[in-house]
Amino acid sequence: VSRALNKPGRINSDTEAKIRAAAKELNYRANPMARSLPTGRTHMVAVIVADITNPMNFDAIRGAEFSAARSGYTTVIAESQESGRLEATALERIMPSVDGVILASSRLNDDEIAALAETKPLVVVNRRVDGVADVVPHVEPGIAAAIEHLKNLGHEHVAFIEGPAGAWMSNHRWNIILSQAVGAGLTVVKIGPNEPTFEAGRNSFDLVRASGATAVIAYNDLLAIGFMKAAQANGVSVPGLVSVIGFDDIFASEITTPSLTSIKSPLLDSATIAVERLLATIDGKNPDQSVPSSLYTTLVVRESSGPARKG
Amino acid sequence: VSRALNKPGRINSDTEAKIRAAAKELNYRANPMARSLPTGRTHMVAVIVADITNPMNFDAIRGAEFSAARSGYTTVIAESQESGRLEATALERIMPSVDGVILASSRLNDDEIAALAETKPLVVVNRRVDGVADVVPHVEPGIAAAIEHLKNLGHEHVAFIEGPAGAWMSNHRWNIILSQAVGAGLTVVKIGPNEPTFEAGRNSFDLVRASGATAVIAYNDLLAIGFMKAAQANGVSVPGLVSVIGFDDIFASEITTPSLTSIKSPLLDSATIAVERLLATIDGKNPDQSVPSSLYTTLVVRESSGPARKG
DNA sequence: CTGAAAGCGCTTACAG
DNA sequence: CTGAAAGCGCTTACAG
Repeated sequence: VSRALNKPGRINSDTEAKIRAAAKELNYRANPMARSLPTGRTHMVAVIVADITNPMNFDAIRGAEFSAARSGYTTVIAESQESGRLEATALERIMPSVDGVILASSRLNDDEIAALAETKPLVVVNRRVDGVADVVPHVEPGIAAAIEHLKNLGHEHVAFIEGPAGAWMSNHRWNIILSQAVGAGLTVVKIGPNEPTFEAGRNSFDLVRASGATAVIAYNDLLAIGFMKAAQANGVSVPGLVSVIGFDDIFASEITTPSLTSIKSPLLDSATIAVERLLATIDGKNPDQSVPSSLYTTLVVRESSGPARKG
Repeated sequence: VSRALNKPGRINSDTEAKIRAAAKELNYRANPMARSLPTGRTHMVAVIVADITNPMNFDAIRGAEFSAARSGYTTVIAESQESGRLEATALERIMPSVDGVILASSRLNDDEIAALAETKPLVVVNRRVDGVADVVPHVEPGIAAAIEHLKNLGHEHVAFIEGPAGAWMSNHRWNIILSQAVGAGLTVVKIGPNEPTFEAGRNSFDLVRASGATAVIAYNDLLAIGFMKAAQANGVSVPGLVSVIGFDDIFASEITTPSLTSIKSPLLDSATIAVERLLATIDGKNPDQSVPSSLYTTLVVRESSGPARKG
């Protein structure tokens, strides 16, 4: 029976047909738990994010879930609540139940991640860890466009509101902004670290103002929006006195006033590809490790960026 | 060994201690799949939402996840993408792996839900289905406050932008708005059905304007914000010409301009309680079915509601 | 092609 | 209190 249902063609087709008919009539469903005992496969993958409610993570969750479901895998999502300890606890609980894990926004350090990757197939998204599979979109194009945009608007001094101390992607973005801004003849400073939240963006206002920057790029849109709201609350008009650019292009960026210029990152595709590679690894294949050229950032210009105030 | 680890005190304590020490040293973890075969328990619960990325569902997901984790259960989240068919497919796949399910925002009809509930422990949140356990907060207090608020501001005609056709909660809110508005001497009309989205809110603008209402209450905040943005785009000032009130008090409501007045619903607590009841049912208990008095809605007044335009 | 059997890693009566 | 055994529902070599 097992052969009939699982290896179509491997047995007499009459027999197979009869078995299938009976199975259908009885509405038979294989018990996934029983199945996983002899095979060692659970057909589940874990997706770890720092915060389920942070729009930054939506597309990662969606892409992973979609991609997994398409292959018959079910996704379990765990949240680290921005805490490495909670993340470890959650992982401890979930690891034995899954065939592999996607780290979409992890608070673990590189060593912990590398150790985890020894245990089970694992791929990190938006981060690079030595010896661990990753999917990281090309961030240069979007940043280049943003820097050029600001330069064309007459800006000379820009501030980067960075993300959490441990966030690889925040550093990555900063490094590229730094080299491109300098290359374009702009001055640039980094302000932070900050939690990747609206509140933290608001709190960054004073330091950003103190820096004298006329344009800010934030590690993510929530930080950018928080900063923008603080600016408005302090009578500093956006983009009149300061231009603001975020990262990720979350939904909220469209509905703020002014709407937010943002560097959009292909999180959905990144997560989709990450899961595909994860499943390939689980199946014992050796997936391509290069970054698809389709994965690149783009600048979405809206109302929060404008000409630098003269003089 | 099994007894030593799982039924503390049931065996000689020396033996138990030795076994525990050895287990710790070997870093032993029971295989959850193997465990579930003889017991029939998977220690997983499913949470079904229509849309993971709709802020409406955040607190439901969080509350459920938190509550489940506290009891050692892992949560698997499935998304129906606003489609009953996809929801059925997802459920089909996940049902055999979980001990119970929370329906946080389901697109299934009552009969389908009742049938599902025959299969496994199930509790619905924010909806009432005959014969099925539910958790529905008291929606009257928040609506009463909203109606009074509008009446005090001089409004006489209000429109309700309703949610999806099948959404029990949308009807529930409408029924209460209807009776309370009429009770307060206001006229009230219902406009819809609409998807529970920003876009749908925007699209509702023409019909709402046609109705002549000077105040609108929307089924959720996204609809309210969409309507507000369409109003502004059409030169209709909020709250100058029309007041807008949403439901749920999502994060985005604070950052729009003007910020959105909203009727806050205790989704986090509702989901927490739902999971507690679900787990009790799984454990063969008969949980309390009454609605805790702590579960009630409240009005959060912000900038989108103001005096009715005179004359 | 197709039976019959062993085994996956646990739990839980059942004896002793 | 504690061995030894059966059984949970599958899959997969192994014979025939």
